[in-house]
Amino acid sequence: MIPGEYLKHLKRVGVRLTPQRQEILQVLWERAQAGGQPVNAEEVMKRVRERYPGVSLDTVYRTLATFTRKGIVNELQFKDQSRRYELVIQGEHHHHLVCLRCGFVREIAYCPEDIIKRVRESHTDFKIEEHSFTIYGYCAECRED
Amino acid sequence: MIPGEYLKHLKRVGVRLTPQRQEILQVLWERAQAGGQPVNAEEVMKRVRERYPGVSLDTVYRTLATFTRKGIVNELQFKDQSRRYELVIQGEHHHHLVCLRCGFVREIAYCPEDIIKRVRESHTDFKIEEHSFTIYGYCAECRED
DNA sequence: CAATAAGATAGGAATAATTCCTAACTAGGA
DNA sequence: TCCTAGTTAGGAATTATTCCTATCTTATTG
Repeated sequence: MIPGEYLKHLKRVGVRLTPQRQEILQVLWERAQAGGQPVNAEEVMKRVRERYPGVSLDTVYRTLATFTRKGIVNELQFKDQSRRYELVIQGEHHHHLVCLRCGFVREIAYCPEDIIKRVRESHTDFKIEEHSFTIYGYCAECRED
Repeated sequence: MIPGEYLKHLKRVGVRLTPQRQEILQVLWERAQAGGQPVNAEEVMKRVRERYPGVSLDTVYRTLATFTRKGIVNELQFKDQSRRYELVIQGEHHHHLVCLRCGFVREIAYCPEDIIKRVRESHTDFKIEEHSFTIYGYCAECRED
């Protein structure tokens, strides 16, 4: 079951709780529980359709965008051109290690906060909103050597 | 004129110097001189066609990919979905500050090398190849307040 | 300096990812 | 229960990139 905190939050920020949205949230939550591998819209749609066969890809994209704006989902953009999404775990923050061959993602606990702080101080005319830090390479299964 | 170092390098690594490639390189070079704002393939094609009207978009993409593989071009992927490219300046390394509204890019001299080092040491099974670090926000012209 | 083979090109078709459009539906407040 | 602003399905449209293939060219070799 989806933790009520997410539903409560969505309610609070004025997002209607349709069955589609709840199921998408459920899928993201299960993903997070199962290791946190980010998902793309296509995969979310497949999972959601297991229970709501009619759900359209457009709805998935719209919902993921809404969730991202409301701060409960992170939209990730790696070099492979497709967007992936992950549920935001309350107050948690991390970055990613991505395999260039198989696309597998691992989380990195570190964040270059010091640099962001320095940039904020040196570029006062720029209003920083977010940042992304990703390390690419080859995982144990994909590296050749 | 394109600095010979690039041509020499391409020659050395076995890349044929066709007129198209030289013109694409020229366009990237002029861009770097004019402030270093990264370009997408479409823009490169437009510039190249001013002198070589027949050049196809496919050639531009292929050439940019080749240059990237050979290390003289950086392929950037921001949140706006389109790839942008910039000429690599000998031994120089930087990251980016990107406006979420107008897309304007500024360079950041700092790099989270310490974190990369730590990740390299803690994830020895992962072979690190590259990394990207981007800060998003609103530039002076696009911020509201 | 000409022959030639490996590699490159143009142009258009194909693919992939995402967004738009619109008529029909529904959550949730009154 | 009613009503309306917000949401949805489904398919069309758009955008970015890659593929295909017949033709051409670079750069090596004789």
